[in-house]
Amino acid sequence: MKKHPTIYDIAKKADTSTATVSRVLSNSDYPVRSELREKIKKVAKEVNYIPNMIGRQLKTNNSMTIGVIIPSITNPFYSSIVLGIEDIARSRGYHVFLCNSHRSPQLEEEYLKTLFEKQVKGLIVSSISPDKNLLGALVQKDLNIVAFDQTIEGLNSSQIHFDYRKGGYMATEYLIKKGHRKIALISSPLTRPSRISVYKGYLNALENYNIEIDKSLIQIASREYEEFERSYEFRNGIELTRNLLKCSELPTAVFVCNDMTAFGVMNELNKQGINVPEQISVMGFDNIEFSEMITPPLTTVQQPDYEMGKLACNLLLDQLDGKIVENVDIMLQPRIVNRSSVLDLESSLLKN
Amino acid sequence: MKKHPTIYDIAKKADTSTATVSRVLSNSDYPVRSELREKIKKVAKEVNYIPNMIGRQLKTNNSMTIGVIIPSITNPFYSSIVLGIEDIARSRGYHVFLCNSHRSPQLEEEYLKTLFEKQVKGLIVSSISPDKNLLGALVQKDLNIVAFDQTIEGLNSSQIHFDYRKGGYMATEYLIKKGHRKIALISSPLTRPSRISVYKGYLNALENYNIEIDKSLIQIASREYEEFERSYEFRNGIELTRNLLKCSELPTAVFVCNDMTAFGVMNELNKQGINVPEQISVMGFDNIEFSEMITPPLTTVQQPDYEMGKLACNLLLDQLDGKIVENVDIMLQPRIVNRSSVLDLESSLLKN
DNA sequence: CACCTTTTAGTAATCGATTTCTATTTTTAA
DNA sequence: TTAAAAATAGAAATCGATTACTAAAAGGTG
Repeated sequence: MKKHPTIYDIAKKADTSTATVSRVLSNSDYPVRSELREKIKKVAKEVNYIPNMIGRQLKTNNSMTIGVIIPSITNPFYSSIVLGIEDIARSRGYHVFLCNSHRSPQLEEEYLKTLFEKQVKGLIVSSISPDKNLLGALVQKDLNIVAFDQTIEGLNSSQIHFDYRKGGYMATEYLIKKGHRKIALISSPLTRPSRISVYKGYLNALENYNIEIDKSLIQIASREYEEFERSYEFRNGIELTRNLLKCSELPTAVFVCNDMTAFGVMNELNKQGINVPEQISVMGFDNIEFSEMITPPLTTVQQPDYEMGKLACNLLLDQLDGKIVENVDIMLQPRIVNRSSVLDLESSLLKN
Repeated sequence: MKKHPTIYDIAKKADTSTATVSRVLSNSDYPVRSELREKIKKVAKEVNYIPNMIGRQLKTNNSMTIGVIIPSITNPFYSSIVLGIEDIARSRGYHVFLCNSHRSPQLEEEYLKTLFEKQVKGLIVSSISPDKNLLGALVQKDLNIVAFDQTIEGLNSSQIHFDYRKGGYMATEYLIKKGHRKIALISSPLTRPSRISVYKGYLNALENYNIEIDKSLIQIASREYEEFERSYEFRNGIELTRNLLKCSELPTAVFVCNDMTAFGVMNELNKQGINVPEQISVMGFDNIEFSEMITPPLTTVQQPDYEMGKLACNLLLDQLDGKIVENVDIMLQPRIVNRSSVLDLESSLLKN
């Protein structure tokens, strides 16, 4: 275990005090004779000095560090968000502790606790825990929190919402306007507010256009996500599609609650020899990076993941820097991304 | 700015000293009367004490933190690795600083410096910088480093290699054994040792099976990756496929240097009405999570990303914990993942 | 020139823990 | 019964920085 030079070593070598060394090396505007200033810098460079931020942190009580808690970094939606967060954090001098909760409330709580111990100044969280007490307690303790992805009722923090209901509505309306009437829904379990909202949007749109709701066309996963399970959404899509195809009358379109699941749907349809979009149209939700890469490229609802990450981080750091005092609630709007997985029944009818 | 209770507050309340409080609360095996021990614990719970790790770190010089530097977390190969790293780190009590270098040597250097300032105990790095001096200097300064993905010549650290040459060889050989003779290669620029190795593997296999090398079938990107650019590989695949298709005679198979690029290749082939694998077979490299999700599912070479992350982290922490003293070099072996994007010319010939 | 202000730099306290000493008290062994 | 060993706990030093305070020197003003 080697010992690194400290400001004490530099002070000794430059024949001055630690106070002055600190002033010079931490770019304080406290006046120091330029001659001495240069001498200290020279010595610092000579001994290859690298400041120990732990020492500084203890005194200044500013770790310049934030924590990010997400379900899993391998989900491209979250990895884009994390990239956005990290890009902003770096540009503003902050570092990021990354935490994958694997959708486990226990893990999430453990992380919350250790992040707090490590003196993070702020938190960006996609919370899964039904128990908001811990998160609330942290807010009490003067920890700035920005919640995203999942709305947390009654939490005194800034939140970034996405209009999931509207997204679900727009997606369904889009299919309706393309002439579809038999529109199936494939969804992950309705265990989260966001998913329930998407589902509601689907129902609202059907109602609004006077289309009868056919329960046999609605496939919602019952199997819960297992911690540490990978490719859950994809397999879900496959499974639910199989179920759906068992119903006698095929739908002309399927609205899938997220793109990863939509990949599973398309995979299974393809396996069963059903063409997308000729026989069944597929509409996704999220617009992850891969959605444009598959064949056919997926028509979907855009959730601005990378931008959301940047927004969340800027918001948090603005609060930390005191630029914003009040909590902020931001509602992001969905946008349809038009690609090739949805067939326009109207125009294809005209051709015939 | 609220002030949190410290061991000093607890000592006062429990009518004892900070030394004893510290002994009790940090689970030291220093003997403390069980009566007093309980009293301290009770008081700590009462005031809702949460230890300040910065204070501990300063004294013990152990941050229980490691840094991870990768090009970009949105690349599924790296996100899987990071997940593996983080899962192990957490289970062993460590936290992870995540850093996206965006393949910028400047950013990488900046991160290296700030991570060191933040007193990380170890580093897991996929280095991009051609200048190994800084990394080397950090090794000098008693920082444990595990390098992966990119071999770093002459760096005194543990390294996790992947046998890229063999992977390239196996992929090409696989295509040859399926009866292919006109095998194209599509690759990102040969600016990294790993890519050069894959390329060599391709050439070696052709030579070994006495197949003449046709330069018109070899498409290597000239355009460099731009920092912060997204979906680079995908677009590269599209572009290079267009170039390839300009050569008069179509190949029967394409070997693509990574799966993301292969997605671009398949996308462009599809757009041009060329069926995969009936008209052209596509072989990938990496086996990212999405490779099984596209149509047709991609036959590819497995790089064990998640396992690699776990391995790298366990290796690093074993070194930090003193379980391993010597540097370790691990060479991971490629494995062919057989899916549906490659046609067996032999057996399909038999059918005709 | 005397007084006040500004500049400059060092001393020492401080942040919140851990840990080395030192000093009791209790237990064990002879 | 007494000396040595073990158990117990507090005082104070320490980790590496920052910063409040103090103080000397330099500069300005009437």
